[in-house]
Amino acid sequence: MGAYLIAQVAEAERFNVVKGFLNIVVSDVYWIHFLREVATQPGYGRQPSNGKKIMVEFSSPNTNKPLHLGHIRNILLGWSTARIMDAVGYDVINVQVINDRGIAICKSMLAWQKYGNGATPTSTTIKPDHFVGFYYVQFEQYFRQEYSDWQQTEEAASVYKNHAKADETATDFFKRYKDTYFNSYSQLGQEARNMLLAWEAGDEDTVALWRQMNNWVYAGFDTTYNSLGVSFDKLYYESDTYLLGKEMVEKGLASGVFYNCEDGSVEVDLTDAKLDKKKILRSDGTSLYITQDLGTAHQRYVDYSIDKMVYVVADEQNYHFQVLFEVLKKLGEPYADGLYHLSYGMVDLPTGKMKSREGTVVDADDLVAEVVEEVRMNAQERDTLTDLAEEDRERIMHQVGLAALKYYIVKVHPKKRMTFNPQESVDLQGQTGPYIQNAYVRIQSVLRKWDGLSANQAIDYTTLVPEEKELIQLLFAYPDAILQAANEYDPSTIAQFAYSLAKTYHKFYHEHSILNADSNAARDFRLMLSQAVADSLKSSMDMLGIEMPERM
RNA sequence: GGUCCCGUAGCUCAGGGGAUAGAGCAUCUGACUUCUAAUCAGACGGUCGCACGUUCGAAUCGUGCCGGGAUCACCA
Repeated sequence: MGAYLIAQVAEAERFNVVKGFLNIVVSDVYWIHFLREVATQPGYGRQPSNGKKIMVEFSSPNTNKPLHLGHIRNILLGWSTARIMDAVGYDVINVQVINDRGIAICKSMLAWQKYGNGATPTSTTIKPDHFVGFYYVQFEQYFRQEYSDWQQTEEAASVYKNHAKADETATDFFKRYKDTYFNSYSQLGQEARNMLLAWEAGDEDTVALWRQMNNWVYAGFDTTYNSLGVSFDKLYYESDTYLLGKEMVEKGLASGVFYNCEDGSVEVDLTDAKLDKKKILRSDGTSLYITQDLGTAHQRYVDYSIDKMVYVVADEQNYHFQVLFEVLKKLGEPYADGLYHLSYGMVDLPTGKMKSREGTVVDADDLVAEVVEEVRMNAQERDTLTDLAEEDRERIMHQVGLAALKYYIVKVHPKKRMTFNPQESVDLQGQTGPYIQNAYVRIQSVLRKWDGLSANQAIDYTTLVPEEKELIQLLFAYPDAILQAANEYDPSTIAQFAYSLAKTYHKFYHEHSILNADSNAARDFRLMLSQAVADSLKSSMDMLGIEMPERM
């Protein structure tokens, strides 16, 4: 076979047989030709439009507190999945669901009303989403105080006596009993629930307060999204969608997919799909989480006639999405086969789980500030940016800092639970975002220094050094890497690719001179190669939502 | 208990039927009068959780265990 291929195929140069493997060596001429094609092709690696629409839902925060590290993983996965889908030809619509209603925001509202004394983000110069989050924490603190006071009362003593398990300590019991206390005895709980009822009844003052608090939060979110470089095409508000889904229930009942229970609730039987029975509507006729999601899915199809939809949601909701997708399939929704739950693992800290109640949550804005600060300190030890204007320097430090943070998170396979080590996240060396940026910056620096004629003699270059060949082979593999990332909904594939390309370039750069190459042919060829590598580095990092500075 | 995800070097992670299992960090050694050293080269580091099976061939596929996590509401 080897001999035949060498004789018949021009690109096959020679072969060898090792341990039962037939290796065909492809000629340098083939790779050089290939590079020339790549170099002259704008948007190399991307696929042409496939005429299909895909919606990507990500972030989807609650409006009672600022974004945190968990949201950052979600946002980065969502954004880069959207960019990847765009690269393989989809028309992409980015959306988020704003969970702007419910008991949580009422807690913030109530605390602000009771303890705020009319303070505003402006009067306190606190970032508005943090301002609202502060009152959420305030609520929890006052509630905890109220609860611990209550535990000293005779009422509490009798509750403990009647409801505690055998040999359960008072401490353990009251820890477990907290939610019941909130709903049954708590004064603050009562007030918060009254507020929710008033909101649902459309009470003017309550709605006005609600709108005020939410607008503060949105202003804060905008700042954070902006600094992360992400944006959305459409926002769905839960306050608009939480009553949706009734039509879907009607449809399901009419088609026999759903059935009524004796108490008036509606159910679906998914045991044939290895799932369980699931309530779709309460006995009082009101909606559930799943009802809402059914309605929202349908609404999105009405809005955009999408072919596919990706939900970027943490893996704790795997079961919910299995159920949701199965129900949509049974209902015969036209997009039902294009649904995907991009399920990702939780982010842990080296000290353990993040828990908002215990105050171990890493705030998104703090994180961005810290990583940029790390870059600033690092930059002070160099003098590469000193000749730049303040504004440009700041922009670059922000780009480098965010590259470190984003790459650190997105390089990990989504399904894996990950440990976020704050020290490692600000690393600027090794397998990091800045390392990849640095390869790009080196290329830009060379290209800037090259003031020769554009007409090049690269065509006379005929024999590749190993690093050149390796770079071209990586470029060759790039389109497949993108397709794989899209098929598997896995941005980490792109992150790994970009690192390989940067690493190989750094090695090439170190071993071989470009502008002082042995011949004009080699010089021009390497300039062309460098440009092609820079283009692919930039476009792959763009798919991860990471910007490339021209200098650093 | 049922279902799903994860387990690879001290740590963080790639690789998901094919050759001698790879990176980074950490530790140690070298390389800047030379296109930016946020770089490069080298050393050290492995029972791919365990067992059985499928296969010419298993980190990779199957089954069963072990360990970690999630989930099984008329909450969201």
